[in-house]
Amino acid sequence: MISLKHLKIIQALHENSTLTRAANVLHLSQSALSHQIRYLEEKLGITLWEREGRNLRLTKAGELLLQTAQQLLPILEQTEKTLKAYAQGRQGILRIGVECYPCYEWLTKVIGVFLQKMPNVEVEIINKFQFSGHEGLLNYHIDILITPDRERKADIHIETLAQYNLVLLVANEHSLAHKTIITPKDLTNETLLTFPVPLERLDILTQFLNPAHIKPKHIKKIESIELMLQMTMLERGVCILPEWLANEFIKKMPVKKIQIGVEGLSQKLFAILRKQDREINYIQRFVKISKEVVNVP
Amino acid sequence: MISLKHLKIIQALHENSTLTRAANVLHLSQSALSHQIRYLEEKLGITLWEREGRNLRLTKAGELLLQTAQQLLPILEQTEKTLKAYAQGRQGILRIGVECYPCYEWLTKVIGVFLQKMPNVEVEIINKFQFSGHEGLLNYHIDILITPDRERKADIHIETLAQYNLVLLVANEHSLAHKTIITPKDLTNETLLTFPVPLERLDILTQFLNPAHIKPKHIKKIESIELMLQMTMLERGVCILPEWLANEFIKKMPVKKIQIGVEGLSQKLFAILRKQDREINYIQRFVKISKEVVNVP
DNA sequence: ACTTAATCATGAGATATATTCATATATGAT
DNA sequence: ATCATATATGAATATATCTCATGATTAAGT
Repeated sequence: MISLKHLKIIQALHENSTLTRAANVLHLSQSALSHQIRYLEEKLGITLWEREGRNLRLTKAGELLLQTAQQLLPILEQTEKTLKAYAQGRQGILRIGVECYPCYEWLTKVIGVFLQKMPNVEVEIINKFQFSGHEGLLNYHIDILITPDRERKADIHIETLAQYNLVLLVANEHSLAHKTIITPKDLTNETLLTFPVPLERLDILTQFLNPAHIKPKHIKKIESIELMLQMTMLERGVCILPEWLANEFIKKMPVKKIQIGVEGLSQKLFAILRKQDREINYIQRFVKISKEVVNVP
Repeated sequence: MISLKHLKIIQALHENSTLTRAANVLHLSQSALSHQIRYLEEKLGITLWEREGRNLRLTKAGELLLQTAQQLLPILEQTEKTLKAYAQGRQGILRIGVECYPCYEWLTKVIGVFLQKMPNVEVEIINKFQFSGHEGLLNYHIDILITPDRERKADIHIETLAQYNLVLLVANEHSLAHKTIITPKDLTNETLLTFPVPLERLDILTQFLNPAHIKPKHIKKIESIELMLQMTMLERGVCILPEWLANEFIKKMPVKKIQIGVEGLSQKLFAILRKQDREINYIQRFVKISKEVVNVP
């Protein structure tokens, strides 16, 4: 009766608003979708969409079906991907979600070694989430989440992957450049360049500046790390990076790293996974390899 | 590519061992199934079954698909049932799992009032579980579990429905009949009639006899509550029942209830549900009505 | 009010997919 | 070797699904 095709249609219709657009996305004719939803409504004996002018709006029953679709389709998709990976002689497919910019940089450093050591596992990296990374994990959109946020929730398993210091990067000519350690006060008149994430997720604020009740003059959000470094170099601001990442830029650009506070500002990266996946061979190996490879000073 | 039909086939095949029998269950010809699994294997480019003589055995890939089927099909089935209920003008369908004999008796007492007060909700009662009731809940085989076991797990919500004393029932002529309170020692030479559940789930043992390091002479498992009462009456043993249930039998049979221990032996019944279902109107009403109706002394 | 562009709906015919029937092939037990 | 019981397969049939062409409805612009 209800088939996966119907679930896909209801989902596509929800995401694309109109039958016509949904049909395009699904590579079908508008007519086909129209027939299908009519068939489904007829079979179920219930209206799933209210016709509102030239729009369709889901009824309560339709919402239920949509919810089911959103629950089932990602699971099936993962299974299909894994089977496809099997078919190619691989062990499976590992979808890694990254939830922060350093995570992404870190992953690019690890991934080479990883792919080499595990040629039998296909890897997919996902950094856009419909909701949160944690939701994505539980809804089977990803299998592993790399994040600095240690979420203690049920049915998930947490592994610590790395711990390192965050450092301040400034241009060599910058007035702070002679310092070896900065205090919160030093940043009062600085423009802080950050990645575009909510402020409460910036450790430099929550762990360092906020406790001292100090705000930087400006906080400027920048998408790309290269651009951020350019602006730092040109003294348009200062930025905070993991030390291992900072070390690379110091080599090739006129910038200097400075320790943050007397104790340093440390950050951890965690790998979060579904508890039931702990036993999966390639997931265990991913965690193991990750810990070994990332030997960040 | 993979369709629900395939998932149903793989599941039926697993449950019925042979293609032929699975085909019967699905009301299809053996040929149809054979074609379908061939098609699926061809499309996926991977063997799902090993042909072992005249049996089929799932490969690792097949196991994965089976697992997916077992995860998805119950969810879809529940959605279909709910939609069907909607179609009949009902609010939904509520599948109640009962995990103990008193639970079942209790439910039969409540269900009348419940159906009357909620004519718009269809009810289904399930007392056989593939695994545990808790699993059944998380796998969408049931929506509410009635149980005396308070399981504190993630993503489930617990409501206390009732609290009452367990009492000992003996024949009027029984040597213990004159007592108002029994001690563990009193049961040393008795045959204890119980429902067929694992011993560790019997409160009379775990809460009363075990702590005193006393065992009854025999423990005899009996399926039906009527038979249990018959045997009690004929002095073939004694049994433990909820007081509210015992009260009914006392009225019509020559049996007597006796308090267990100085403090009495109390038991609670809980309703367990998935957290995300808490808001559903008819589930809230079920819990509310249950608490009101069951006014067990 | 008329026009236009965009939407969904529908019927008929074409295509694709699934099922059955009849039969072949393979296996294990006796 | 024979028989009972499996699965596999090819061809014919039945069913389901899609597209095409077109109609009907609606919202917005003139």
